[in-house]
Amino acid sequence: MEKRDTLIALVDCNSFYASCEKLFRPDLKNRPVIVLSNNDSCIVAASSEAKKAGLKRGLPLFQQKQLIESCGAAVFSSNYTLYADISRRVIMALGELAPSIETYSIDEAFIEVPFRLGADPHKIASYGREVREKVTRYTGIPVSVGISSTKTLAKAASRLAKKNNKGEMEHLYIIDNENRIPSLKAVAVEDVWGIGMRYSLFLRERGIHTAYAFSLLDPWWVKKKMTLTGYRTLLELNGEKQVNPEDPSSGKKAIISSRQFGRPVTSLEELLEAVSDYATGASEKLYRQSSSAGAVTVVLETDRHREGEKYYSAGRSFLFPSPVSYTPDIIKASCALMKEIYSSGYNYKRAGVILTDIASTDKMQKELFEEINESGERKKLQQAVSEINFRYGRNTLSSLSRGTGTLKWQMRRQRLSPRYTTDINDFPVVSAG
DNA sequence: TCTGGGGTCCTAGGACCC
DNA sequence: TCTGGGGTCCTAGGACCC
Repeated sequence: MEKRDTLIALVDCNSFYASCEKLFRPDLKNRPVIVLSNNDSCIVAASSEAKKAGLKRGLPLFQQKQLIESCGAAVFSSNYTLYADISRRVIMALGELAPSIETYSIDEAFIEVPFRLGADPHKIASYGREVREKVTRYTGIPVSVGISSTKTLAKAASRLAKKNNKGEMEHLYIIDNENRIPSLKAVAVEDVWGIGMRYSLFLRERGIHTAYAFSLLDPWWVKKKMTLTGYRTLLELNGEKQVNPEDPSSGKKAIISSRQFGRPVTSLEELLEAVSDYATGASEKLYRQSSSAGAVTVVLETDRHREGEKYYSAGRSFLFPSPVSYTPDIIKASCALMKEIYSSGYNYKRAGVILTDIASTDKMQKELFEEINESGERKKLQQAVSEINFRYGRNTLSSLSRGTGTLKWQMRRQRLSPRYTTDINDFPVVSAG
């Protein structure tokens, strides 16, 4: 058996959100399907039929009304509860196929190709097919598989895999030493993982149009112009591993809760309601990962796309004397920050709460002179509220500062699909006989 | 009318210290 | 008149990802 380094496969769900919606709606099988961002404002996922019709990720909904109608696309608001559940099933299916998995995002995972396959291209290709077929069989979600020696090359391979839509190599692509150069010539520089819009414009201005041309640049020049990140990308394209696997035990370093409002908001009262709501959401996330936050930041901005109106954006942070996880503390600090950055006379479009300096609560230092009793009571209350909200739905119990009336600023989600898999009231009903 | 939300990493530059 | 330099820590902002 020929010796080789570990090979990495990137498994990428095709049009993930759209595929999830199709899963429970067989009538949509060959129809264009699109999924919208929060507030139903722009397209975040499009099925292959929708892409063919010209509907792309990132386009604002209001500009696509005609096209949507003419191609008969089904339109959904995003249903993250559903997608998160399907994602978990995909990861479980991969668990049976790979020695190690790194979940990269809701719809992608890097897996290690089993070492026993050696370097035999036929065996590796047949493993790729097995992964693709099993995931689809277990979950109903179609995936693409890209295999190579580094993560950046595996990403490039998966991009090429999406273009293969026939035969044995359907939705599968392997980059090895033999085909690396022609493969990278077929990948546009802006499609390289780690090279975004700014840098691809910069590179194209200098005559660099493909991943291959980029891979030939002087690494030190790239480091100077594109920071360490660009340098690592270059080395990865040349087959040198630079991007290390994440430590799976580490939790999030920041928790962000922010949203655009359903309509412009001007009053401080409504902003305080919104910020309390976001602070509650962020605190619950913090609680679920058993962590505490050392600081909270509140941000506020007007609509940057609105012509003829002055753009205003502000943010301010508060460092807690010692890390906190107690929701009311976080709400209180967030509201105080909002009062500081609020300026009247603007139409606000968005606000957010960001928790940072996050550390595991068990390892946390006890605050000096902390009153143990009070801390115990607080902990019990927090736990009870969190459990009730988990069981009976978000906001069953919540802080009064969130407001109890109709929350007029809340985002629009008018085309939400049912929670097929996570809410018993929404389970699909099957009749027999 | 109408352009998402949630993350990570890197760097420059200021503050502060000796 | 002369007006250091190196180290560390922190933060804001930029770039990227899905």
